Amino acid sequence: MKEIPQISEAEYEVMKVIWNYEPISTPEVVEKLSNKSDWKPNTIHTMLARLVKKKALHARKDGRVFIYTSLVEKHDYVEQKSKSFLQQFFGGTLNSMVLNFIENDQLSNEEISELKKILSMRDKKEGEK
Amino acid sequence: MKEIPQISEAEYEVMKVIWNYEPISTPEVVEKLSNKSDWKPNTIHTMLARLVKKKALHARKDGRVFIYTSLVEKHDYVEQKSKSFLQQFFGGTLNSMVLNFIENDQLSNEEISELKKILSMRDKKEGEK
DNA sequence: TAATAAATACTACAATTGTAAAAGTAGGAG
DNA sequence: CTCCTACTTTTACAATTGTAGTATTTATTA
Repeated sequence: MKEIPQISEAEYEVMKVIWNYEPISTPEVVEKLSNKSDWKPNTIHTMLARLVKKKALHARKDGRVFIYTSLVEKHDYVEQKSKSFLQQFFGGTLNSMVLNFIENDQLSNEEISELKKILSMRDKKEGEK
Repeated sequence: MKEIPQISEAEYEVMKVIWNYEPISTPEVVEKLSNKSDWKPNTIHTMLARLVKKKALHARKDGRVFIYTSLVEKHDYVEQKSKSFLQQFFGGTLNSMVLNFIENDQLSNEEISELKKILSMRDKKEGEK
């Protein structure tokens, strides 16, 4: 299995932009993030440099700018983080988390029925195989 | 709403012991954790001191030792962490997370039916009101 | 070609975290 | 009453993170 580098919360914000627009140049990343956050351009450069160093991103020089592409897949990263989160707080299973939410009334009736729908969709998909 | 201090991963391991056995003395905490982890006693002392400083724990002196009790409830802490986790990775909703798990086949059939059971339990509880 | 503007590269710095060693202190054993 | 031992308190230190400032290089324009 591939080694996924650890990505901090702020770095993750940068990764989201990359995942959405890759291949994307430094100035473009800065622009996208300047809307969403109040980071200074230099801060964003630091993030990019760290992500490259961590091998989360690949940078190739195109003229004067860098073009970034991701080296870790969002899906894989989210999966890994989900696992460790569930491990830390819910004994490792999603079901415990859902149960906890239900027990603490953190889900509306709408969300519950949506959840049921989601689960039955899976049934259908399963049936198609 | 109460302010919940931030608790690091290692500190959280200590908190779990406190939540399970409080009120509990330093030597007892050290003993419980020495089984589960390979931390040196000093490391555990540091954690305890930091947690007291952060107001996650209360320490009262009893003779020569400290007795700890928690100042944050496990439930509240887990809820807060769950929210920020879902926020960061799933747009803030548990349903997106479940959907993601389903889509990526990260749930067994058993887990799915268990989940359904969990959801219908909630229905019953709702009906009882 | 020289100045400018834009991008990159280098440096900084405090807070938090993981991990603990070292030093101080007080209560119980002898 | 003194010494040892168990606890507590103080100190340490590198890695990571958030947040940038400063310096340098390079492409473009005048």
